[in-house]
Amino acid sequence: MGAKGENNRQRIVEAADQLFYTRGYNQTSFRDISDMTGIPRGNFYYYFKTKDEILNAVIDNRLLGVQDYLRQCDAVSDNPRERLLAFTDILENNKSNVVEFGCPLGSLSSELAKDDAQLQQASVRAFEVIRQWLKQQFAELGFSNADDRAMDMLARMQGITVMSCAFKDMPFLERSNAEMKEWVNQQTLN
Amino acid sequence: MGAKGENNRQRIVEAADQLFYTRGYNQTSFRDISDMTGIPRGNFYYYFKTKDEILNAVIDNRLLGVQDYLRQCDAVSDNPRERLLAFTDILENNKSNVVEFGCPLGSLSSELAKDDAQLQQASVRAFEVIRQWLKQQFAELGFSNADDRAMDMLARMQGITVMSCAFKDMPFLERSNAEMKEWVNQQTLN
DNA sequence: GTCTATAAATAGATAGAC
DNA sequence: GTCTATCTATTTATAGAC
Repeated sequence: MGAKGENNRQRIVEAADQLFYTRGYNQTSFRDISDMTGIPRGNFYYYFKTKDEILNAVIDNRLLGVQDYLRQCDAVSDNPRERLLAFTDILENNKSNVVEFGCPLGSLSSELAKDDAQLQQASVRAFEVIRQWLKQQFAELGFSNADDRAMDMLARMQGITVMSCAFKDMPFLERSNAEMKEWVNQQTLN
Repeated sequence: MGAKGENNRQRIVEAADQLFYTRGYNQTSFRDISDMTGIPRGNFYYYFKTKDEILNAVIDNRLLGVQDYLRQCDAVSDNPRERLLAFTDILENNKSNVVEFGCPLGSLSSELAKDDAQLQQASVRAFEVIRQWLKQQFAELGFSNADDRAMDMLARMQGITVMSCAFKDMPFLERSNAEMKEWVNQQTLN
């Protein structure tokens, strides 16, 4: 837990986070992480016993990022509908990366589904946090099926991501995201 | 093009097709394909110069499967709405594999997006065929924005797939697919 | 804590006998 | 067309000096 050590550890995690996103977990080697950080491969094993442990640290790092983003959305407004709209901005604000590499959470979950059930389960924790947050917003809007709405919204965003990435179609992403915002605005009890 | 050769070639392609789906392209080795087919690794290079060529053959094989499925949907009814409903059955009919491994086309495209732009583009050809077919159905329903509807439906199915696979949530897949069928039934010009 | 050297396993790919 | 043996490069991981 020394200061210097934590610094190097965090640099490894952040480089791995980016590489796992842009190249995929299985296609990222220790050499890649070493090249990006300048830290020799052998040193990695002082902080992580296995590559899986690096992945778990990356998953934790992404979870922190998600929680931070949700806090920013919470700070936007007292109105849950406004907070939901703020959340959807994540697609628009990252559209260039989304079209090129997909969703960091969705593509990792899809990759690990073919690899290791336990690692996939860990990677889905960030989705669970978002799902819980979305559910809270829909509940505040008065919906009794708030969890279903949360899943619907997550699925909608993942669908937009997968198809805009497959077809490299940014206009589709922009149109679909705008339509999703309309949908959010229509979420009202009659 | 000899009969025996084509037989072995097709066995390699079909084993690779299944392995690329359940383990991913990068995580499937020649040894895996050899173990599944009983054909020695060295023989692979008589039919395919590189692993990429096997992938291209798998992509072609999947495209044939898609075209065959769309022909079955065409045969269902003269009513384009009925044909669209028949198409959505693909999720329900494969729900066990979908929850475990995702969509063969979507997960491959997502994997190759991080690997090789050219291979990804090839893998998306099957999506393009489906998109064109869906567009045709919506056009017959009288929609001028038929291509947008086609993309919306593809995205919706991919979103259902990614999230039901992430959460291993078959009830969500079933509910979402039922709601998509309602949506299809509501696709009418006013 | 940091780094070099290297082990052990596996990958894709090749050469050549049959 | 089929198969065995092998090459070369790369991978995760370890040992041990500093």
